[in-house]
Amino acid sequence: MRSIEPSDDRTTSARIRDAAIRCFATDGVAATSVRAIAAEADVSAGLVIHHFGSKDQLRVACDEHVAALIREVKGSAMAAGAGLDPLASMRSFSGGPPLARYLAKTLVDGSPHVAELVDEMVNDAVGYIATGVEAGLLTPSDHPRERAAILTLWMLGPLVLHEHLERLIGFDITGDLAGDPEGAGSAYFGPVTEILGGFFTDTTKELIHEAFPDAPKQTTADKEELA
Amino acid sequence: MRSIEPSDDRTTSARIRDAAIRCFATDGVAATSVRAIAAEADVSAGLVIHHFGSKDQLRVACDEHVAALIREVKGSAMAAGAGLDPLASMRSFSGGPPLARYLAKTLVDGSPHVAELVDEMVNDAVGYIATGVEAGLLTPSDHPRERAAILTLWMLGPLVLHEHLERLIGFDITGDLAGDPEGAGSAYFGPVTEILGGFFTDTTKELIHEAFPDAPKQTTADKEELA
DNA sequence: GGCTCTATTGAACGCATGTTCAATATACTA
DNA sequence: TAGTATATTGAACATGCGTTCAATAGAGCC
Repeated sequence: MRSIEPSDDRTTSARIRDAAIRCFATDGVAATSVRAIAAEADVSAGLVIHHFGSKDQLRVACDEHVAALIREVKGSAMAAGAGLDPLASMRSFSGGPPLARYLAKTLVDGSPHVAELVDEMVNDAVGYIATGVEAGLLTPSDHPRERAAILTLWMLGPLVLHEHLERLIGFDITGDLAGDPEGAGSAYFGPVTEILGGFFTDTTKELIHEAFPDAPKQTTADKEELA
Repeated sequence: MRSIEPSDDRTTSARIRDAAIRCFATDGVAATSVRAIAAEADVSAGLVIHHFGSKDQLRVACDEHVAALIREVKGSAMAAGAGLDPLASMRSFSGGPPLARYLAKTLVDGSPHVAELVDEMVNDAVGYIATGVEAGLLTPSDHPRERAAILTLWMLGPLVLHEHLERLIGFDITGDLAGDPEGAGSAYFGPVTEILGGFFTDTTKELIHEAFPDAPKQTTADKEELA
């Protein structure tokens, strides 16, 4: 069950934890048995419990480890100016743990560690977007936090729904971008960029403004004085 | 376990199916036991199997019923011109089955019926958006199908991640909009509208166009001649 | 009333699960 | 080298699961 491992210098509990992360990322937490994790790590089921106490505690350890890894890659990605795609840095790179797939499976079953991670992503997005607005690259908003939250969920949603995304436009958002067939990635990022450039026309925005006069008007004509 | 039911004229298998839909919508399919469904329907576990053969077949029956209901409400919503928010018509209305929550739980576990439903939503979106583009309300696109797919997933993503959405901006996207506390709904729909109005400024779009010269330019200045 | 078919129950079965535990091997310590 | 602590195993346990099945109740038909 294990992949080839020439001179694995990880400690046994680290190997078990990594095996669990792989299993959870593939099948989900609930559908993964302790015995399956044990088999993936080439140990007995009892040893898994011996090291982590229970499946629940092992899951917590996995959550924390994945969160730590993501914070790590996020740090270097921010330094490199990755910015608006929080997934960019955590896509499966060969050899490393499948961070994106793990997130895809665990975003929906209410782990507090994952929730914390999402909150951090939103905070990061708020900062990034504020910078972009000041630089005149992004439109300003009256509800920056809410807008950042929605944009973050719009990046995470297709990750959770990656099966549908792949069926619909043939792009595997969880995978390595290097191994991406020609054009599949741009079939996703292209339209995303297009939509973020503007989906409603000014006509529509005028109509919306008339329908909801309390909301501040924001057509392209107003952008400069608003910014 | 059952809610009050003055003169329930549904057939027994319909009651079981509705109970199952409620359980699946609340706890997810895997975490719901046949015995729990039986208790919710006030029957024995054996009877559930007697009527549906197996839990799997019951799940299929639920998928099909929910899909049929959604197609039904979608039809009337389209007549009323609901348009771009495919969730609008399927939010929990008091008494009816929790369609939105059911979808939220089942969108992630690969049911072919749900996949079919998503495909239909994308098709509907393609049509709607094309109409909007012709009317000058929406910007044109070189990849209308992909754009429609992404927009659909952007509407469904927050549904699947409704727990995070609620924690982040205090809006329950699965619930009845009538019972919505003041402003929570607009904390979601407001920024969504804002983003769809345009997140990148023209400066950014110019920069993107310079970076990817093969992609057609599309700033506000070009909209009219493009349309 | 008797007959037949369906509806319904509750107990039982087999199985997979998470966990426990005694037994054994291994590694460190003095 | 003896002793202790840790690592590891495999069998066992209790529980909950989906499902089966014989038994009973009830409804419709002749």
